[in-house]
Amino acid sequence: MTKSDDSRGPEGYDPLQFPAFAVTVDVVILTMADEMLNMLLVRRGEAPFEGVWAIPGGFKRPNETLHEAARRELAEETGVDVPTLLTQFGAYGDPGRDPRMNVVTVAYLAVLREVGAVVAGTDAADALLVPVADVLRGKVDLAFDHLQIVRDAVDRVRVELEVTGIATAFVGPTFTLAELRAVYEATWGIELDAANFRRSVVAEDGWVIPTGRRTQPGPSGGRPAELYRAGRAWKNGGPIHRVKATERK
Amino acid sequence: MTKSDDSRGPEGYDPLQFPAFAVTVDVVILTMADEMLNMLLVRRGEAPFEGVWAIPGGFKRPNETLHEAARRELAEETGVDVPTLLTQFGAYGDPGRDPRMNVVTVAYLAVLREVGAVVAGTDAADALLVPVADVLRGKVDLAFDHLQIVRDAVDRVRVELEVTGIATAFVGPTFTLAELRAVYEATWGIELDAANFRRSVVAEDGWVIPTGRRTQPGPSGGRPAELYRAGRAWKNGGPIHRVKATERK
DNA sequence: CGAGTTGTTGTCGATACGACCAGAACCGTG
DNA sequence: CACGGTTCTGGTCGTATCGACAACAACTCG
Repeated sequence: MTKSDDSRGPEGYDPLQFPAFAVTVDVVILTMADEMLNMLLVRRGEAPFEGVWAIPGGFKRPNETLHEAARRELAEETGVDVPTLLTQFGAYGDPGRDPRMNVVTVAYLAVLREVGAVVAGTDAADALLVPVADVLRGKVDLAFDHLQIVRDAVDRVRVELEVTGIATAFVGPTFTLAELRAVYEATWGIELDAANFRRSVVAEDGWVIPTGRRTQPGPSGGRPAELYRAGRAWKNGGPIHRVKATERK
Repeated sequence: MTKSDDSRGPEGYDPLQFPAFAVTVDVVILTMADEMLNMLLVRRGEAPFEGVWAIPGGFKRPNETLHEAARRELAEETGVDVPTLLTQFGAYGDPGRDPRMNVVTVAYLAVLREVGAVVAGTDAADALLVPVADVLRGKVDLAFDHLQIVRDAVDRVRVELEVTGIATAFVGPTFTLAELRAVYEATWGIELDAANFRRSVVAEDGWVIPTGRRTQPGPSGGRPAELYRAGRAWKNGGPIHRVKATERK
């Protein structure tokens, strides 16, 4: 708001005769699958862009907050009502981004542990779990300016991964360090030394908490890994920091 | 937008009968003054919150982008039309945040080199350059939810300072390393060793470029400092990184 | 010309971190 | 049961970084 008196806008502008906008909330839903960063898309059922893939979203209602609207849209789309993470990361309001009317959308980033069941429950033709890399590479056409929104979301999650405790949001309530490491590797597109990763993570007191239990090894054998659960979120940045481009030999 | 067909909202909802919102753009204008982080406030000239200090802002127009709206508001308020930095950092849409109507505001962060002249040009009663710390401490009452917006802006600038090349946006086109260091010290509320700071900054090739010229020392004497100008913005984060809480002895 | 002030260079020690190797714990199969 | 394959965990080592601090340089003012 904040209409200061010397910025009244067009001549004779009456603050109560404001230009009307539709406000929507779009949610980029990320999850790990096949060791890759994946995202959820839905097929639009109506014009414009009917039949085109898009990010889930919808109109904000007057009596709910933006965050509540995002949570509602997420729940309607996936059935998940307590996401492990839901962060606002941008607003988009270019004129003409929606051919019908003036729409400003507020974009949220959601991180889920599991969406497989969700997608299975929906009509397969209307929901799609696709690697983020494919979307960025343009293998899937998206409605509106959603490609830009996805790009911004990925940028955001990469930073968030370094600055906050977002990594544990991707894995289950109990997890191995290899799973956690895979989150970093997939998101940043790098490889991390398993031994060094372990040291960095367990060194930070309370970042991960050993449960004492261990996994049963996979079909290919190997030493069973210890199971951890997430500790309290980290204070000044996560324990793992990105490195420029140390190509392993 | 992105109205997916299974998230239609209220019963019998017609997508074209969307709930109408006013969309505004608010700009948190930051600058350095007296070795402190300062911000610009304006006094509201009309209800609600008439006479209360607030962040500059105003309605978005249908045919401009959000960024253009922010730039326009900034120019109307300060006369500066090419800010050294203007970044969107949040959207606020809680119901009731504006008692009159449903308003969603998109908040921008602007960094300027100089606002002294700007404030002097305005009616002193209507514009105020105040230390950010005072605002956060509650010494100035702000309209709407602007205190929260300011808090978020400060959080953002602190992160931005570490991740991007934002520091040079605070100083003039040519500056001494002491001035640049003061930006970090004021924003993070810490002290940095001048010698180490210099090394870190000049080590990064192209981060600052020596002009060969030097300042004339202040009234208290001292060796004159070299003058630098900003190089290209940095790729993977600025050269200076925050440290937990190393209280100097 | 000294005292005071500020900017620049030098050095040193601690720490963090990446690379790499060795061992431990499990699998399958012969 | 031995053995190779696989995965996880712990150890070592060298380097790069960075903070602390001392020394020196360049200037003003009295």
